[in-house]
Amino acid sequence: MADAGPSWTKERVELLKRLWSDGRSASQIAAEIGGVSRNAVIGKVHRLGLAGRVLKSNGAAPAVGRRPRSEAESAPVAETPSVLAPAPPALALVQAAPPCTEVALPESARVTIMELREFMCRWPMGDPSTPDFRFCGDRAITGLPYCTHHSRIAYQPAAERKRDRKAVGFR
DNA sequence: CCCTGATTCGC
DNA sequence: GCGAATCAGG
Repeated sequence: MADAGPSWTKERVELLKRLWSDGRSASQIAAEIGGVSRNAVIGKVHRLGLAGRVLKSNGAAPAVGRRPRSEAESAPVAETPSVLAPAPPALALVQAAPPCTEVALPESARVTIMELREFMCRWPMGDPSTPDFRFCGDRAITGLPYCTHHSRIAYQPAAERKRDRKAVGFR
């Protein structure tokens, strides 16, 4: 009479309810309960009618998560290219790059778009149309797309920007 | 890339 | 009822 597996027993469901209402994420709950995946937790939460809890500031989607499984529902809607465009005020100037040596990049950090992470500086370096185009990749300020150095350049006051425009080098 | 929850559907 | 696969968004 071996148990067929730790299904959703009373205890597990109660623990699930407690952790979920406590604000724990599905993956955390799954790891804590053990034996279940995060999808299992979410699925159970929905079946229990606990979904749509009050969230504060997590990365959860509000209520738009449905996906058309049948082709009858899927419409030939043009997909958004989901382009990540830093488009800093300096991007236009990058194309009109000054005659500085292109290899004058700081060896501190240069990353490709795939290597870019959320905490990395998105300051463009080099020609975007060139394969050797990189981003700064240095430690970005939390909540900002740039590191401290490039944040100063990007968020200069208009007056100051005008004054130091030619002094700005794109390294 | 990481992460989050939402939904569908075969089992 | 269950949950992997998938989808949608941050």
